[in-house]
Amino acid sequence: MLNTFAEKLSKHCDLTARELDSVRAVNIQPLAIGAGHNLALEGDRPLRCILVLAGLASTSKLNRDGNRQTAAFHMAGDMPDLMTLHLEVLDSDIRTISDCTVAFIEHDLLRSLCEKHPRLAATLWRTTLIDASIYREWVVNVGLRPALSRMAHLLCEVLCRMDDRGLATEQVCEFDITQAALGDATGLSVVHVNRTIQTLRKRGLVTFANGKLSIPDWEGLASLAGFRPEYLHLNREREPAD
Amino acid sequence: MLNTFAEKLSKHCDLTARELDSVRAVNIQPLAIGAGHNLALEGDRPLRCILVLAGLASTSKLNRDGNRQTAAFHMAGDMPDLMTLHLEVLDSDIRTISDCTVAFIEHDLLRSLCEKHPRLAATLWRTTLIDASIYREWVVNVGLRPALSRMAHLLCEVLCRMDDRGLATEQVCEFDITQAALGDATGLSVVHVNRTIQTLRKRGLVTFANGKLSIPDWEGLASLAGFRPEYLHLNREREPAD
DNA sequence: CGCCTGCTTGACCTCGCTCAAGGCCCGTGG
DNA sequence: CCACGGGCCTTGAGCGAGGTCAAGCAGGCG
Repeated sequence: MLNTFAEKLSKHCDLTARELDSVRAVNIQPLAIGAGHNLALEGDRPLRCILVLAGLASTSKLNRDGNRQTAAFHMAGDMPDLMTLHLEVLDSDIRTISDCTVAFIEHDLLRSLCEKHPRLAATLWRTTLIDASIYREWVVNVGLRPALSRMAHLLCEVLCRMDDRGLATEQVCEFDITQAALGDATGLSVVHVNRTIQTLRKRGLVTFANGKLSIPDWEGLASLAGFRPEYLHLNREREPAD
Repeated sequence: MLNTFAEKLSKHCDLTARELDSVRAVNIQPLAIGAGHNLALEGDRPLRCILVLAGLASTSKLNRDGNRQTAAFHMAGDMPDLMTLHLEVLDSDIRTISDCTVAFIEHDLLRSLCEKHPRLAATLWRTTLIDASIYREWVVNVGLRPALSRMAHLLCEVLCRMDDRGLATEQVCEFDITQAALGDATGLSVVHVNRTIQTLRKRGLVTFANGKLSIPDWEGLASLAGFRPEYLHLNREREPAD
């Protein structure tokens, strides 16, 4: 688990031995945080970045009238507020969805790593560009797709990304989330999330209970969702193993 | 107009004389392109980046069934596909909305600028982070806000960004867009876009005709929209002059 | 045991979509 | 000069996806 940072980076480009050493040398203090806690809040001016080591976190915003919209999920290896390296003020809340283990990396440290190793800086830049690509797809998801495909698309993305991180096996992955939180991510009401998931279940496309997501009919779900994984910019356009 | 690139960058950080010279030296060939044309398509592997010099462009995706969802607008000074510098395959369409003037800057050139001037690289990185922040807000916009506030929010953002670029005066700016394109950006049908805008007009919040957007009651519109400009990460949190 | 959180179900309602038609403006060609 | 056609905007009528409200249920924990 301690190597997640180095592992993630090396996924995105072939780091040299020197670069790898520099990254591995980063001192990481794992910290356990329960579900539903804030890791950072809109308006904060962080001096360090969050690195998710385990569990599920989210980027979201709260409305005047108390409604929340989630814009992204974060899993092991993600740095949800890496943008604060260059944007002083955080514009969203970063929250845990399930129980999480996280670590903090000081901006100063990241900046000096970036200076010393330009290719590493480019790699970090690239990860933020992939995040942006995912945001774009989420705009499409909530703007264009009806509830059923929307939920299907979300689940496809989750399994695909988990699989890429080695967090999925045989179309199954940990996905410990309440239906209310799924509502925040899809822009649907809890009631409708419930009915939507039931429909997906009845059609034999997903099973989803006890914090485990399973997609027995990947083709069916992906086709219903109109899911095309290119926007995830995974190195190999691998679909979850079958 | 030829200086737009340098101007944009210098907005984001104080470039040194040497850096400014390097950027100014970039050879830019302005190119006029009519409204509704593709500048780049999903799946492309561009070797150069687009720089918008004038007009309005968009990032959008097309559905299986021919519906389009726009995820961002781009105005003079923006580089809509800067992400292709680090992401090989383009994941969205880049299109002109109004008549545009654009230029192309080779990846090679940008990369060598970034190598020579790390602070310039950081500045470009920062602009992509702001784009990402805007995508996040758009997820909130289409996911959470009802039609009227949604449209209001979009118009607030446009005027605010235009103003930041010096493209607005007295709550008025060029915004040459069809109601159909507004529908693509908001996830609303053309018919409902029309009714929504009429309501905004009747309430005296906006006037919007002949490609000109005017917001006579900024406070009213911003409050209806729940618009808070922090997510735009403008240097000075200036609101359109009053 | 009782409460709290999260899931489920039913009934009703409404915001925004679809379909359809008409109007306005402008460019093109007879 | 007028006729025609094509974008684009506008308006009306009807409908449906998804929201709200309300109640009940199941499991975990103090």
